[in-house]
Amino acid sequence: MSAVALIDKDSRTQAERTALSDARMLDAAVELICTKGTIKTTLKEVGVVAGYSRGLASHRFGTKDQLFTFIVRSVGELWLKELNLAVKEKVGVKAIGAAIDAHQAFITQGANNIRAFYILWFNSIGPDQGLREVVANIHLRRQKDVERWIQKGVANKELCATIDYRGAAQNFCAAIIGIVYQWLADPENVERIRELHTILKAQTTLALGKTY
Amino acid sequence: MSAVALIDKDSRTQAERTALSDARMLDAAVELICTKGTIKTTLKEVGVVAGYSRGLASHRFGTKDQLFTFIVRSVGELWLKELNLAVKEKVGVKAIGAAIDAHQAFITQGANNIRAFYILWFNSIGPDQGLREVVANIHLRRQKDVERWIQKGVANKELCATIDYRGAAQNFCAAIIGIVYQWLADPENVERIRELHTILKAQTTLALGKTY
DNA sequence: TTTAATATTACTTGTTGCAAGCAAGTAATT
DNA sequence: AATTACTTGCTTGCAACAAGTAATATTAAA
Repeated sequence: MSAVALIDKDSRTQAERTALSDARMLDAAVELICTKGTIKTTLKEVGVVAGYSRGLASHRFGTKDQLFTFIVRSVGELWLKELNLAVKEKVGVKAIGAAIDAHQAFITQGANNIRAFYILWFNSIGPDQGLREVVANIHLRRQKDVERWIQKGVANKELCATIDYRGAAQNFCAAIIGIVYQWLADPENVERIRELHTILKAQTTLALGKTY
Repeated sequence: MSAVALIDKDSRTQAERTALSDARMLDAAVELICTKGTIKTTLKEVGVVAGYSRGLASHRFGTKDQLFTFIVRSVGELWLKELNLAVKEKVGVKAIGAAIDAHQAFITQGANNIRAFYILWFNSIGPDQGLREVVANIHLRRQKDVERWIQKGVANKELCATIDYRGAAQNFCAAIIGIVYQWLADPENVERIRELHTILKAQTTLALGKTY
């Protein structure tokens, strides 16, 4: 689970040193965000909890915002990859179905980094952070992915050509965000989350005019 | 628009004094949240921008979190009232349709306090704030409202009795949050927001098994 | 090849500035 | 005179940056 999985040894290359401290600080930050929230998470504590000095997180990432950006980037990339793996060559309704299943599995598995990822996601809303830009970007990539799946379904003659694929994708991504919100607001209720995913699948299937 | 709409006079009751400073600070806070974001909004500046000393906001609200709670409470109550006004005696699908229309109008009218309200809403996610509790409460009240509308529609024989009203309400509220997210992420695209509301209306109508 | 000197990169410690939060004060209303 | 509204002074703690120390890399002579 943890990104820190290097065997002990008494000398490392510089690259290994930074990779290790990066990973340790990422772990520490995720932990702190999940337990104390973004506001009470301090760069100082991230460094110390990771086993370094109070100043390292500050030195490495510059600002809190940039640390958060680093986390969202890391977890975000991971997630987009896993998603593509789940969807593979599927298109149209099947692609979306697979994506929904993957998303459900992803969030209900309860890993801290995913929780931290989405906490940061929601916290990024607002005019200040540079984080906002990164999240907006991931959000957009998601939408484009969904658009592509639908378009390919159309090319495949599987879906009707008159579909508003952009609108459908936007609606789908909005729905996902809504579900994630419900999950963060009440993480215990796994059954509800599963249901919301199921409903979304049914609705999307219906909207695309094909039973799955 | 602004909550500050009192005529000048050179003496006020204590109640008026606090009401005025509260209103002015609320305005200032909303302004600051919309322009600088929650992180860079300082209690100090809220007081100063409102025309008072650097310490007043701190003194009145105690902490930043409590100031934010105050804002969410104020705007939240306002919104729930407006919603009930829009829905009135309607039940079932008509109630939900009216609520969606009201929500669309509410957010697309572009008032700063609504924007700040939802920025705070999303920022409340995470383990730290006391704000979280307040938002969760409003979210729940929304859901209960929707549940009631559906239940009354059932009592009315307008809707089928087998409906999972709780699931439907949860799904509806999740969808609203998703739409709000899209709006905050890209506020310019009013047309998209309108569309998302329209789609949601169609989907909910469909899910409740009745054409509007 | 070893190894010693130098350069580069990783990390730590010292310092400044600023806001939160609280206490003790002053000014306004009752 | 007493209460309530607001201000000013002060402490603490973090962010952010600068200047330091410690680790790894590079090189060059033996």
